[in-house]
Amino acid sequence: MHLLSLHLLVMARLGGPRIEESRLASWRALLNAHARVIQRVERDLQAEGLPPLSWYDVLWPLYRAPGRRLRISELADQVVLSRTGMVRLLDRIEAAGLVRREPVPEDRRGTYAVVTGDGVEMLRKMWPVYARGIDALFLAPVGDDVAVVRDALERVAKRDGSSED
Amino acid sequence: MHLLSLHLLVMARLGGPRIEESRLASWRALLNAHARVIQRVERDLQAEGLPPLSWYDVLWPLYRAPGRRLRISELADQVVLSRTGMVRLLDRIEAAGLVRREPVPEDRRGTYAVVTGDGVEMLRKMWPVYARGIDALFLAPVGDDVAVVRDALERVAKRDGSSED
DNA sequence: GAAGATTGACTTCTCAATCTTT
DNA sequence: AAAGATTGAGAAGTCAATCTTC
Repeated sequence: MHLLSLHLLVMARLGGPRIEESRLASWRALLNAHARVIQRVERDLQAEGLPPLSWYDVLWPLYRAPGRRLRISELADQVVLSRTGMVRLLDRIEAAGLVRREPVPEDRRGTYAVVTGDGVEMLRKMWPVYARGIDALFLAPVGDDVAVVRDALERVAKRDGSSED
Repeated sequence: MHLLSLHLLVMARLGGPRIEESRLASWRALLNAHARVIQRVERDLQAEGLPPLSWYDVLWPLYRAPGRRLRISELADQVVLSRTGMVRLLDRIEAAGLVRREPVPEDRRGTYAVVTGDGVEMLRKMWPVYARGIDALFLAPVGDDVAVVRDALERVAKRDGSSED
């Protein structure tokens, strides 16, 4: 599954900081919803002999980028993965012929990852599976609340967090 | 990080099934929100010399269960982890003295995982860190939409999914 | 034979150390 | 010295095979 990621869960008070039960339930729901959809999509991809979502997560930003290329560090920042992890992930995707590495002319320390034609082809095969999952497993049950959910979760995602601690 | 888990991401149309951009954005927001909060909480736990969230995910259900114990399979079902993965996770938690294994009297194939006193103590140390993260990183930005978000995501989490495919 | 738990082999991610270029 | 990429060693997860009990 996904690192995913990776856990459902339950949680507690135990005398520490109190969080009202119904508010805690919303966090639990997010964990469960995430786990369920990801797990299911991964299974569907595997069932069709396609690569895991992590490959999609790499190929798609490359496809969108100018010149169909991004530097390895840029890529690692977009996907939630350490620089080291990205190097290894690219090793595998490159071995499959979906990406190739090219030197960066202006900075000889850097390396571009570039999607190949086969990589774009793979995106075309993976997207329908992914889209079906998003639609049936997530968007359908959310229904008319989609706008509220989007706005709320975008506030969470964009939270700086530097004010805390 | 967490198991996955684990990825942010972006996504595409590429000529396949169309998903309206603003609806797709809600899925993207969920991925980003999940990744951000989990990543941050894991970092906070590590900074305080505490174990990862996966340990919490094991200790808490055990604490709540009658007799402070659950069978290994039951545990694996609650947490998103294969049975094998749970065996290995328990090996580590048991080595740290937070859990012990006991045979199941009625079924000699089975094994209980039981939280120890040290395990409960660890829960007490971990919860404040976790709670702070949930509150500041998730509940605060969600604000008054918490009820709508909870209901929507619970529908996603509870989705059977057997109708699809 | 099937279920529960475990082990072995393999995959994937992370941290620390290394090499090259700035 | 710092930044970008890579490599080695170790941590943690999965699948397939095994062992015991039902």
